[in-house]
Amino acid sequence: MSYPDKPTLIVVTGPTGSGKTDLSIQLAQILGCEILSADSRQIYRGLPIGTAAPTPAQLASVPHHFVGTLNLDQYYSAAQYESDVMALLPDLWSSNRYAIMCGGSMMYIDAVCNGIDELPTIRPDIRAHALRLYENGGLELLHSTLKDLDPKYLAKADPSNHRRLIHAIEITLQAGVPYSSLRTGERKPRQFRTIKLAINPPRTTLFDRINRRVDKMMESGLLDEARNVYHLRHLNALNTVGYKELFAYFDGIMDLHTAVARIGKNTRVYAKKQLTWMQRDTAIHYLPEDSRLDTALKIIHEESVF
RNA sequence: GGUUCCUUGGCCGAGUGGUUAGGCACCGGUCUGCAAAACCGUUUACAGCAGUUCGAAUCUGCUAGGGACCU
Repeated sequence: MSYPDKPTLIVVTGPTGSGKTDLSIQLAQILGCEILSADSRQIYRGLPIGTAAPTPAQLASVPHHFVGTLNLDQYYSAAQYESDVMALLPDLWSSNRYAIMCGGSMMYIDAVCNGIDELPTIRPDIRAHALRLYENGGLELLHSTLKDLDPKYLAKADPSNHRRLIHAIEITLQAGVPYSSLRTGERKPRQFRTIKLAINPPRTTLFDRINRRVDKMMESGLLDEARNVYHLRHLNALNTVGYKELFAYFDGIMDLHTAVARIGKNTRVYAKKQLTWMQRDTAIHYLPEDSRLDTALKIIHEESVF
């Protein structure tokens, strides 16, 4: 039995600065399909330069989704992304068997490809309470709190990662049952085919590109872009490479030269983290540097047969 | 020419006789709800040579490089 028209999600990923955007647009034009951005920061409005979002010309050349659609103060998450994408895909597939998901937010991609457990939305007061535990009692208090609320999670949690410990506490308080009992880790069945492609340039090439891209961003007006959102700097959406460093400059903590160098450094660190995440995914096809597009098309055709 | 100070790992930086300083980077890793977040692991030293000492990054001498002051 074959499904020649089985809906197919083509994932184009890779570390920041690897050229995902260009490749996905080329593919979309050839396949006549649309692009879903999988980028936790490009999805916000007002950050086009620092997040290297697709340019207006690129956006005009192929319909994009999830680029610049959120206000900076809007809460968003991988789970929300999953449900938004799942709601949109049938639409896209009604006119084309393909859709391209392009981005480097690996958890967002996994949430769509594998599914993510349903968790309750946290009430603000509960969130504030959990945060206060950490502020007042540090990791120790988080540990002792979790020992009562969810010892099972505590046993396998990263004991130094306050973010995740706080999260376990707030989920447990909100849900009334231990966080660990809600984490099934099960893959949700998907009715579509997934083809994962990744760009992985040699490390030195990538780091070079990143360094140059930072300079280009500065020439393109990143400083003004950052200044425009400076008043919102406390928002998580702005706990972002390219902005937090310039905020430090605005605050007089470091000079501009240092801030720009820091952006490059942090971008390289981010790229490495993405690579580490990618490495775990055995379903990814890596595209050779000299024939990205051709190889991508070849893989898409081969994988689309069954 | 004279006096004097300095020289620690890729970078910053503590340590003045006997424990791993530490930070950042690099390299590696974690990851089911803020993920461009948060967190973890590992590696690289004491400018060179000769001495003193049971033992020297730490004391002495010489050499090299750098700074300050004096003539």
